[in-house]
Amino acid sequence: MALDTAGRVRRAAVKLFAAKGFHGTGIRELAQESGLSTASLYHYMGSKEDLLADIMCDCLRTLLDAATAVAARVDDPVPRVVELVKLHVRTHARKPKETRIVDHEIHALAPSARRTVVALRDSYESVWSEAVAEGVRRGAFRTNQPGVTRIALLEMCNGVARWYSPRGSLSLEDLAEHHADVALKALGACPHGPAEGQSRGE
Amino acid sequence: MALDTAGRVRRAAVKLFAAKGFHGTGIRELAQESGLSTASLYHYMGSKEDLLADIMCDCLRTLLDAATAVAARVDDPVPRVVELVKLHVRTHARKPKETRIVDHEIHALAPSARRTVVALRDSYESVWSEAVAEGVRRGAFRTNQPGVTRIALLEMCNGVARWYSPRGSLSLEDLAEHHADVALKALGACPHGPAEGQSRGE
Amino acid sequence: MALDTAGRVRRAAVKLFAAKGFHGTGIRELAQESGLSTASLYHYMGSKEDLLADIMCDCLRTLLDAATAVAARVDDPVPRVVELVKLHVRTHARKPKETRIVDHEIHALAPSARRTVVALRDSYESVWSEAVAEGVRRGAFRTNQPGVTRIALLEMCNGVARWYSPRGSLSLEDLAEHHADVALKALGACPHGPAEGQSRGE
Amino acid sequence: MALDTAGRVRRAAVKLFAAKGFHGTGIRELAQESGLSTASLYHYMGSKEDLLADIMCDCLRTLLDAATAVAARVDDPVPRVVELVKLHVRTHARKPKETRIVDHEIHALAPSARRTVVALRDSYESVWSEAVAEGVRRGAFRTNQPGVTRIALLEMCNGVARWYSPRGSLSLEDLAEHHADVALKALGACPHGPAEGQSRGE
DNA sequence: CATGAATGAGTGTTCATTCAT
DNA sequence: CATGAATGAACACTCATTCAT
Repeated sequence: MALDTAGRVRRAAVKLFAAKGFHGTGIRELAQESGLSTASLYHYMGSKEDLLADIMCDCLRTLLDAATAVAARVDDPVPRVVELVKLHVRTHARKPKETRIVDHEIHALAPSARRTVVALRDSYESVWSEAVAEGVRRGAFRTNQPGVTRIALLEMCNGVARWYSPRGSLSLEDLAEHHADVALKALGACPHGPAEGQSRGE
Repeated sequence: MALDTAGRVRRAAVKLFAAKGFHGTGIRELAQESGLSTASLYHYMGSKEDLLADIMCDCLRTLLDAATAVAARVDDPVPRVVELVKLHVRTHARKPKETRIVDHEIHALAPSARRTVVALRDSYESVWSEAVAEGVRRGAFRTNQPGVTRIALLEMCNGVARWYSPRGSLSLEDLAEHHADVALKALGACPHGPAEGQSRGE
Repeated sequence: MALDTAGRVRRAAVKLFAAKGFHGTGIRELAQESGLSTASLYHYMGSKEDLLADIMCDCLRTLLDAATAVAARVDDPVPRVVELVKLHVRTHARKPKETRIVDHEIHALAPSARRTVVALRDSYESVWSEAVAEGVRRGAFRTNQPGVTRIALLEMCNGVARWYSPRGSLSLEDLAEHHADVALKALGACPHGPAEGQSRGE
Repeated sequence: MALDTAGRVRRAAVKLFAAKGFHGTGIRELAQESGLSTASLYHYMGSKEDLLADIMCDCLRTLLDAATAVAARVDDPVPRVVELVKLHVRTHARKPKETRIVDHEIHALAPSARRTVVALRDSYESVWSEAVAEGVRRGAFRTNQPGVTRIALLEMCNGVARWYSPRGSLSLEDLAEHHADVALKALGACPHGPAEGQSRGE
């Protein structure tokens, strides 16, 4: 049925855009991978660029929604950051192609679509910023460069999409925990029992 | 003179490949940015792809040579990793366009050129691996996932090329030190006075 | 009901073919202007070209029938030409889109449809030729180039469809009379009291 | 040489646009008729539409220049109109394809190019208007609808491009004179000895 | 050195039309 | 009746590259 075909187009685009880049992917390849003619492709997408924008927005919106839910559910900054890191890592490990597209193909968007995508990304990152800032405020984190640390950690976690393979020996959960661990260290928190011990120290 | 013109071509390519991607850059743009005709362009490059491969190889070879020199000069794993991280961060901050090209455009190379570039990158990363392994061997680092940590740190430092601006308030040296700090924390070493001090602490 | 829809399609086609030309009008535009899907369009027309041919034939047949009636009703060549000119001008002023299509889009028809349309147009023009020839025969007109004059007058009157607007200050009837006037002058007849004076002269 | 090739492209475009319309002509046909590949075509034109605009502007500018020269040279309105009509008719008889393109393809231009072409056409027509108005002012013409007459005459003369063939029995000079004759009659002037005789009649 | 001219192959997209539902 | 889905062919145009001058 229709949804199925639309899904096939989407999956083909995700696969090819991630593998060869947006500009490196022709619509004839896209059509072949989808099992359609190039003309039929245009029943399921506005334009090649619309397709790209859709993929990026969907991916970012899902991530943003999940992060917002985490921030609403977890008050304590330390477990909140832990959850945010794990969410980010899991998403990048499970959807490496989508997330790589988000990270690598923003330059391929025309200004208006780019603004939308960047706004979504900024919203998402502000959930991180807020968590870090709250941790600093409550004395749970000790870092004199919270902004730099936040962006450095984000880049580290983005990298997961570029190298992690579920076929390797490392389980996804171990991967997520490892990154959460590094994040807490980078932010100057003790991994298991942080806020308490640190607030005492001050 | 000739060298000058060749340099202009190289600089134009670096600028455009970084900004719009290899496939997103046409040779007409390249020619315009270089101030040449498209035909003249071909006096200074083999093909568009050769130009890309040259840029990537030069960048990686410079980095590899510097890293090799660091490894030869610094024996102690802790300062060696510190130096490697700083080198990596400085290079990515000073040459963000070249390093972004290295990180993002490997898929645009044909298999044979890709093999060369990947080999260079692997050589470079093995300098890191060796430093981390040596630190673990000597008890300077405590991490049960040295490989994961290494690649996570590399991704974090690569990210510098994507966001750092020398026009911001953060100095390049502070940036480098901050990342070195995080690296040592992630590897389970105390930043300034590492192996010894930490083993005593337990 | 069906007739209504068919009418909407016809009106849409007339509007668009006149405004943008046959080849400049896509069936998607046609469908949108008709308020139908492109597929539904094909219930009300054979093909895009059939639709064009229908429009042209209907317009020409109406004109031919009216002209034939005029010729049958009015014997005297001078008032006959006057009536023919007025008919032509009125038709082009009232149906500027249809008549412009007839005048401009013959090249878009395939040979067989073109033959039909050209035959209709020739039949119509022969009513004019006959009236002019009769006037010359009876001494009502003085022109040594009756054929050229006839075609020049036709072109002049066709032009009405290209510039006349009922929203202007000139009434349709004044317009028709003005053109009839010019026609009689061009044919060498006195506008009001021609045949008599001239027949006396011979 | 280059000019030759550019000329071949121009001539091919004129031929095809006149015969099949702008939208009815593909660039592949254009290339074939020019004896070039479609890619080479783009060395000699900006875009298909630019080519159209160039053709129209060149044609109109030539006509405008000639008409301006006539107006400057001939003061008396009667011979001035005669010369203008003859110029118009000769141009339309000798360059029927170019003039038909000017008359039929304005709708194919994008707004900005259309404005340019329409401005040229208006300039040209204002030379006619001025001549007619001057004749009316000096009492050389008697018409209570000078504007309508002017446009009707223009349309009549435009028509020449649609039907006149130099292979017919009518010479170009006779054709021009015939139309000038009709024009004077339509404007209410005596063909050979106008202003004087008529002013006496009043 | 430098470039105007040239091109085969390819770009993303739209065309008019059909047909199963 | 009406239409969503589908398509082969064509659309205008650009690609990276070559070569004679």
